[in-house]
Amino acid sequence: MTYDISENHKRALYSALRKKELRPTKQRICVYNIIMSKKDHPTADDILNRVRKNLPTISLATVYNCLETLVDCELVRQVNFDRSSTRFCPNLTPHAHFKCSETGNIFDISLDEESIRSLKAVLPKGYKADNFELSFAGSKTISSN
Amino acid sequence: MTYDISENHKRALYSALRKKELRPTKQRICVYNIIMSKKDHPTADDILNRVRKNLPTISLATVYNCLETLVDCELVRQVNFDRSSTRFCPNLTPHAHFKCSETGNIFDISLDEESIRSLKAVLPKGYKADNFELSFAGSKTISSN
DNA sequence: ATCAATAATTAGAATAATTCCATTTTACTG
DNA sequence: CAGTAAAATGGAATTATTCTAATTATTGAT
Ligand SMILES: [Mn+2]
Ligand SMILES: [Mn+2]
Ligand SMILES: [Zn+2]
Ligand SMILES: [Zn+2]
Repeated sequence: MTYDISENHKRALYSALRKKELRPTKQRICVYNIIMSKKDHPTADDILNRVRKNLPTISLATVYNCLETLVDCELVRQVNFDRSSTRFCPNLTPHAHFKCSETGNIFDISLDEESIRSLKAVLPKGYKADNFELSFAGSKTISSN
Repeated sequence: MTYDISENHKRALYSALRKKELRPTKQRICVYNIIMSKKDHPTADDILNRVRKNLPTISLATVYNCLETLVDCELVRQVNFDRSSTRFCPNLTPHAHFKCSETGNIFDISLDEESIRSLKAVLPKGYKADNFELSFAGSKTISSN
């Protein structure tokens, strides 16, 4: 029983856009598909280059616009490491990030329920967090994907 | 029994600089004192304005240079929230940050040994972290400092 | 299918934080 | 007090991102 995962993505995109009365333009669709089709953490510029394979005339401003829309619709996450350019992440589950100082590669670190609970438990009374970011920097010895 | 805390700071600064064969210039001393004397999270520009009360002719480039030196010497910490300008933190103990979405204020969240241990435990085998950053964004109901 | 209204895209200018560069000043050593 | 190396300085350059004004696309209604 095989099913088209990108059909699901398409549905998610259209319904999220419709909820905010935003239009499913070919630029938004393409930017979203590009992000979902490779599970890494591209910058706006990376995304521009990938999208241009399909839409050769798309502008950088549009890529930024699309990304802002997708983040607002909670279809992709935004990740920042220090002052380097913003990266975008297709993984919507709560997770941490690990940046390898040697290669610059960014890895998702999955968090189980228990970890998430203990993370949130560090907040004293009176602090209500809408979101958190946990990131590590270091070196990765065992190589994978 | 009262003692001059800034005497301790002075010693820390001089010894850290000497260790790297760097000179204790009046600019470095002043930037360091400014950061230590108010336990908040100023930007380079905030620091420029504060330091200019004492050194009216210091340049922004020098403030950036001093801050880089102080961070390298591990005398102050650097904190980034999204894409906004880098902030500097006098608190060297491992701690998290909370940014109030309403006021923009940044608060230190202290972490006990147990929390630090469970934070680091989220890393799978093969990942060696040199440092971590944990930050929350949200609203703070009870006001303090 | 056509139209008008509105939203989105586009190219390029503007902005903001930070870094770079060439020159001048300062700190340390003998 | 030199002489030398390091640091400070002002301004230009860089980089990521946002803004702007003009063009084009999408939508919903005829
Ligand atoms: Mn990789
Ligand atoms: Mn405050
Ligand atoms: Zn991720
Ligand atoms: Zn802090």
